[in-house]
Amino acid sequence: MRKREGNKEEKIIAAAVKVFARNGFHDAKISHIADQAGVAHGSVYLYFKNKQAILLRILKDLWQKLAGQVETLASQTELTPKQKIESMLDMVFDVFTSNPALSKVVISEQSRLMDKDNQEVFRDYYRQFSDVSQAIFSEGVEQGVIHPEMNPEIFLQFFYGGLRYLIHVWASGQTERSIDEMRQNVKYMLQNGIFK
Amino acid sequence: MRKREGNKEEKIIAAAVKVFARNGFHDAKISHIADQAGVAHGSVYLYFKNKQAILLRILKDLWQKLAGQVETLASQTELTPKQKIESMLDMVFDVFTSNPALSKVVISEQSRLMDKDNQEVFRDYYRQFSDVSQAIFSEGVEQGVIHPEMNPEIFLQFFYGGLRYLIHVWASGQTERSIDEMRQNVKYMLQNGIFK
Amino acid sequence: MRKREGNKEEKIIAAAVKVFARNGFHDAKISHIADQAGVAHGSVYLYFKNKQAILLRILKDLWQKLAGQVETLASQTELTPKQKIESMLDMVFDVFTSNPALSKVVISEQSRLMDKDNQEVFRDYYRQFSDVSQAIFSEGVEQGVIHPEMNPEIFLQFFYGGLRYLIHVWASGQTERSIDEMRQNVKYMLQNGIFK
Amino acid sequence: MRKREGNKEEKIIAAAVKVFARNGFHDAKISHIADQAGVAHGSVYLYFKNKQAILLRILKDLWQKLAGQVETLASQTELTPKQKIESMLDMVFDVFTSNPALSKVVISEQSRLMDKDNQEVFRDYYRQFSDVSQAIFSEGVEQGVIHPEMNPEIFLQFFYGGLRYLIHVWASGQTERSIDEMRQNVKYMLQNGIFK
DNA sequence: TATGAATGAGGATTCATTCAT
DNA sequence: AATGAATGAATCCTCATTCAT
Repeated sequence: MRKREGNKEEKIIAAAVKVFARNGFHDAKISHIADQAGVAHGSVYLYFKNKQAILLRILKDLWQKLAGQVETLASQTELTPKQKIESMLDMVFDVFTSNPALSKVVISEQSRLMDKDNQEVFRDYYRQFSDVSQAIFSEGVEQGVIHPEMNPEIFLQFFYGGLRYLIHVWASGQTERSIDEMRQNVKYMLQNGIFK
Repeated sequence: MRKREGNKEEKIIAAAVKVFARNGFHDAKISHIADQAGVAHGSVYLYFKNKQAILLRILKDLWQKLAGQVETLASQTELTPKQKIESMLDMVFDVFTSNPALSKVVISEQSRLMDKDNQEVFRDYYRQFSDVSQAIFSEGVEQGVIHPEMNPEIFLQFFYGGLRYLIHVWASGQTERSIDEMRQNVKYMLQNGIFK
Repeated sequence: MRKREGNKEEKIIAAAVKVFARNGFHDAKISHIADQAGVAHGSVYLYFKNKQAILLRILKDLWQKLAGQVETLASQTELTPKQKIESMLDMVFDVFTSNPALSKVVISEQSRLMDKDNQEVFRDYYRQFSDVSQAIFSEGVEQGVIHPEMNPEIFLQFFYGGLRYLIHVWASGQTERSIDEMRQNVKYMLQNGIFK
Repeated sequence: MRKREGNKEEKIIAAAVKVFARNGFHDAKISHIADQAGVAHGSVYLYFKNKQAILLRILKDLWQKLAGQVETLASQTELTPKQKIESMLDMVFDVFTSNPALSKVVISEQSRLMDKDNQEVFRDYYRQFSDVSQAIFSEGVEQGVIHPEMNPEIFLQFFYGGLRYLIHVWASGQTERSIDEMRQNVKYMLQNGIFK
């Protein structure tokens, strides 16, 4: 038999991230993804049931990774809540900025999928990520280092939505600001608010 | 594509917002929009060049309105920068929460369009909205009421991204939090940061 | 609006009979059917859900017609059972020989459909045709003009299978025999058997 | 496409009969046939040129066998024509009822192939079977034991078509009648016709 | 001989858009 | 202005067949 040549699956995923980022899910053609991955388009279907399965897999991999990282972070007893939150911010920045195309896919495609189908696996990981993040925040409230007026759920969604958008703007080349400036500004704001 | 007294045109726009919000742009069928609007599907093309033109129009109307409102706000010399910023927040909240379907369309569809085509009119209004918002912020920095460490562009994108996401989560029924809680929390955070 | 031009539905059905007869259902391309019918291939889907629906419709029309005819025949009280059976034979001959392509479709495609899907409407008409035919036969047995050793169900299936095949051979041009010879021979055999 | 000791080849043929009978030729997947046969799907192509070659081979084997049997029968000088015809009937019944799946394949797939391609080997055997059968019949006519009004070709096609269909109905489980009842009824009809 | 990964031709179907009325 | 019948471009996906091992 023919040997499995390297990691076609990974190649297809990487290609799909690029093509989804460039054209959006619906305008991404399987044939483009296959070309980009250097495989025949029929081969895509050896690894994925259909086009949507590729997108779902991309999101699953992402949130599984982030859920794992935030879980690890949460269990670091030597860190203060504040340190944890700042690390969380760094973590999200790092993951998305290390793969700008991926961040574009997430912001452009995830919200529709969240609405549509409650069954998808990536939601579980996304949920896990959210829950653990909130737990970190709640810990901070309990220990009296975070203003108790802030609701953890609201804060995290705001925070996550803001980050996502910032990174998306950066990944799309719509700004002159650097990632580091963004990172510093967000941290500063968390510390001080914006008003003197 | 002829114009008329505008009644049908408005119906089509309103119908499209609903259908785009429910199914996403690509899965929205012209026939569904026409049904929802109570017109023949051929009639849609009397008012709009094609399907994308409807979406573009929806976004243009939105940003034109918001740009106008923020412009008015900016010129209110009797308000302090802080009051202006809080009013801006209220303004965005009010517009989106008064039409949840519209907010879902914006978050799900706008980012792809921003990438694709620099020619579209809605971008100009969006840009105007951004510029004026930043000007308000800069004014605050100049008058010494906002920490000068904060970059206006970054702040506004973060702020706007966070708001958008918060409202989208609310519009999709993914949270128990109320809009008012969200509004209070965001204002509180702008004032104090999150850390004591 | 554009007026419905004539009877596209009938044109498509007639075209499909030809193409199914020539190539078989699976090798029949929708585009060929559409060409043959003189319509755009997309138009086929205005009238039929999918390719199989066309085949099902063809069979339904056929058996509905035959069921109606045999029903009428059965109720003709002035005819003897023998006359009815001979008329039934003529009826089947006439229907199939008036549309040879149709008879090829029936023999080539119906058996697979009978296996596959019990829900299809054409089966009901086929069943009705069978039941009424058997009733005519049973009447003959009761009145003592048909040998009681013959089981109505078996006879009719044999008889119908034989006819079908004869007509198919004729429709495919595989024989020199004429339809009339066939008709005479079958009638003769029903009367006398084959052995002296 | 190499040959070997024939074990796998037979397995593939047997598997194909089952799968063709269950799904029909076009819906039968090579991979299902290979699974059913317990070989890798690539191996099928060591024994057969392509999917159609398997079907052709099945039909060839069948008609070769039946042609051989009817040839043997024809040469039995100690039998009367009537005995020969009844034996022929038994022969056909026995072959098909010993392999119901095969009989389904024949009735569902053969007619299309007969139309399509005159080159195929199975046709030669089928033709031989028909010719010899007709010869037996003609012998009966010559010897004055069969009504001379009956045309041998027509009779045999009718007869064969009727048998085929009867067996198919039985093989598909569409009747309560037993094979033996069918056999008796057909013999009775050949002897007496149906009318008193 | 045997395997099963890889290929890519091929076609059913959808639906935005057009256009005759 | 309005309608909806008609069109046909466009693409996902299947699966028979090939071929490297």
